[in-house]
Amino acid sequence: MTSTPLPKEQLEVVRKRYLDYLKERNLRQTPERLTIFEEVYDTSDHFDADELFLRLKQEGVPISRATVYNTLELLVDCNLVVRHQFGNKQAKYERSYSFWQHDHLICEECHHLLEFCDPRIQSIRDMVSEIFDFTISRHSLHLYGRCRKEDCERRASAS
Amino acid sequence: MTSTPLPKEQLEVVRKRYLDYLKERNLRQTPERLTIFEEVYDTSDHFDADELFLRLKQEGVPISRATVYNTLELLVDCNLVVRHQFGNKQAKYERSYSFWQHDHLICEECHHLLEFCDPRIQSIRDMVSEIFDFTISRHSLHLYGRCRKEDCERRASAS
DNA sequence: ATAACTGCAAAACATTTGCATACAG
DNA sequence: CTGTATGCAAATGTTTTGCAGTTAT
Repeated sequence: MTSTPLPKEQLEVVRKRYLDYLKERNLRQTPERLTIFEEVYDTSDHFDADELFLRLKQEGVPISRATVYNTLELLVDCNLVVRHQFGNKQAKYERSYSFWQHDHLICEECHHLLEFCDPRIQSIRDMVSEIFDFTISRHSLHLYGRCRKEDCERRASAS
Repeated sequence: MTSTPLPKEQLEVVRKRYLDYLKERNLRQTPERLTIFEEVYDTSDHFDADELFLRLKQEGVPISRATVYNTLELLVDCNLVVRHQFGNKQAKYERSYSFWQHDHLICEECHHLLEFCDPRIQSIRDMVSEIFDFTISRHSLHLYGRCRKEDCERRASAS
């Protein structure tokens, strides 16, 4: 979930998994790939490719947009990042290691993202898997709605 | 669901709803808007804006892409069409009147779309709605996976 | 050494927009 | 008539690609 930074020990495990993945596939361990990994795993929220690119640029790490896109795909491939498509065409990313499975509730007014877990989704996956004879590898469940709280703090600033 | 054409009586009801919607809002009843409506409601599958544009063009009805996009938005506004975003950036549309609520299973190999219904999704909506104090207006549940059937007829032709 | 990676700028792609023209009401 | 819709082409925003130069191994 939109959580705190990963504990050091876990971060090390993830980093190792990443490096192993690179080695296994004979992919190079470039400074750009390392920097992007660290930046992503230092981010506990959802972000898009350009945000990440700009953040790096601002920190004085001039990595090209193309490399950001490439590396994000790499991270998605090795299951350390998930890519979300929330209604709009711009993809959002989120680090995914050691997160419990969660789904998203999106406010249609301010586009705020909330997260929730529900075990019933697993039963649905199981049932559909059996009915259609499919191996389900992932899912996305997005609920869209509006906050009923009178004083929703985001209402003012929202688009 | 990916079904047969709408029965004539239902199609008439929907058409009336569309025309009423246009009238209510002082929107013009242009030939383009009518043609697109008929074409969409003659389609029982998922389609994208460009497919629709090309199909019309091929039928000798030269409607501009801009008008196709505009009219689809109109149809989404009056709840006669739903827009889906299946992982990729290109939106898919589907006529929605009188369909029972359904969700989608997407084959990661051939991108074939399958549909299913499950009442548990409604319970999830209700629960999340209560927990977060939100009014949920819609949802999308996409399961992604691979067909286990040895002889999946699409495997050969798939991309 | 050499194959893989990066950066850049151009291309691609779906969608939106601005504006002159056409036409529904 | 009048303002709204259309068509076109240009603009947009995001992502991908081609290629020359760079670098990890």
